[in-house]
Amino acid sequence: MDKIDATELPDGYDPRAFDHPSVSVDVVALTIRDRSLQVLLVQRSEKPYPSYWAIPGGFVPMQEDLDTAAERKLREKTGVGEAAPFLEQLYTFGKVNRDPRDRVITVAYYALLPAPDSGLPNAPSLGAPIAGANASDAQWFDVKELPPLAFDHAEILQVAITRLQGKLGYTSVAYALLADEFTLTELQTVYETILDRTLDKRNFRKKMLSLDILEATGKERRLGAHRPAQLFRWTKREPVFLP
Amino acid sequence: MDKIDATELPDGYDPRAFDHPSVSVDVVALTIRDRSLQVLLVQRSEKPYPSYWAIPGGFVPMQEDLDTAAERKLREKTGVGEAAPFLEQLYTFGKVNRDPRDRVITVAYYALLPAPDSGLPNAPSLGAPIAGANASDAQWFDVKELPPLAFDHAEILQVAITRLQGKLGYTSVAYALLADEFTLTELQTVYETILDRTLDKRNFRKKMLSLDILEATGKERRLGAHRPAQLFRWTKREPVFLP
DNA sequence: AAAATAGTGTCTATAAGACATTATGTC
DNA sequence: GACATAATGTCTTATAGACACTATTTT
Repeated sequence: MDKIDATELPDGYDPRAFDHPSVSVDVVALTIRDRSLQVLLVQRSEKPYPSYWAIPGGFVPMQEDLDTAAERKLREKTGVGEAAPFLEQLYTFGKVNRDPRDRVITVAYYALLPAPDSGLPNAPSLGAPIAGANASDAQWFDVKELPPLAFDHAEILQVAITRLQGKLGYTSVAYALLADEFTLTELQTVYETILDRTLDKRNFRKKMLSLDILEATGKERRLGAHRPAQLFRWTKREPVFLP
Repeated sequence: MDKIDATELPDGYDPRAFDHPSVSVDVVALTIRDRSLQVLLVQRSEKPYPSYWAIPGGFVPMQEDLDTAAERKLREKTGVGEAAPFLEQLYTFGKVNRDPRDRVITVAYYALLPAPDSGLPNAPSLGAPIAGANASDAQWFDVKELPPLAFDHAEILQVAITRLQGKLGYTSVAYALLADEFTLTELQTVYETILDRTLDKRNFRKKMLSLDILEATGKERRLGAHRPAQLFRWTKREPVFLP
């Protein structure tokens, strides 16, 4: 690119006239499986932090929007279907030395994915994680049993979890972690797993059903030697602010 | 900077090997004056958007943390004293064409400043806004009476206001918009101005005094031909989550 | 005493939380 | 009928909101 007239630039800087930081996006992909909150990590094959696990990410190309870059990364690493996943910007991490080699500012996103196929009817198909160029492996981890993470990725993950815990309280984000149809017990499990505490079943159901965000499908799920559960769906498949 | 070995870089990119975006910080500085929420804007003297008003900002130098860059910008533009101002990251705006010349990703922050000197005792001294290199003027504007803004700055400002409105509901951020000592009426004015609606005086006081975030100083403020008001201070000068 | 702002209490409605038993299906 | 999960209601306490008058100071 040609150097351009510095006087045309805001506040007297010519962004091409001197070195400036690189920008990456990192995507914290979360899902719930087996009553645990799981995060998708990739194992690094290169320095720095070789063999460490890391949140998947990559540099932002000149001609790609931030949001688009994050969504592309997410799709590259997960077999997430064509439906629009829940993907939201989290925070931008920009300490000078967060990458030991170079100045890299990373815009972190977090994604919520429905629980991968558990053999249940209605379970969404979430493909296996996909290792990439400089990642030798990709794998889901219980956030309570993490390996050491590269860079400041432990901090990024913690911010994502805290954000999710907060949002659960005043929005219907939980929709993104469930299949289209689900039982109230499954919904309660989502809340309990993320908040890391048990909830009273009667109060939970009373509350959820009073909010006009769920509707019964009329169908039920029969699984074992016990009473079948009603299946519900969301009235809106998008996050909604709750009263 | 020397080109470095691409294999040392995450996910196979060498950030120096190709053009990449510039990064700026923009700081939405807000204060309350005369029952209006005011934002600090600078008038551009250069293209693009010459003579348009804009949120103050600048490029992030290689050797400066994001937070530090934002705080420096804030101090450059305002006469904010040595005390730590409320300054928090807001959101990162990264659409490819948000700057017509070049790819600029901006990390937006918002700052809350105590009301500038109104002649009252205890009023903090907030110096006059300071125009900078490529800004011919700097001025506080009522957010309800804005001139056309450069770039996507109207959107950035709207995100800041929405964030502030939300935070007011579940934290004690209001502390940052008042002097050390203040009356309950002043505090109520902060809430009413930001939320853009009136609140019931009795309910407001009852709520605030029940939260254990305020303490009476014992002093009072006498201003006109009417009963003087008690002065309060915050028990903690930092944002606190409310029940 | 007029003017102006500070300061106060009750009642109602709604929401949150504690708590235990019955219902319905499979095997 | 044994087993396993689904489903349900009451009471208590805390919170939010509507609502109007008295208190204190200066001029």
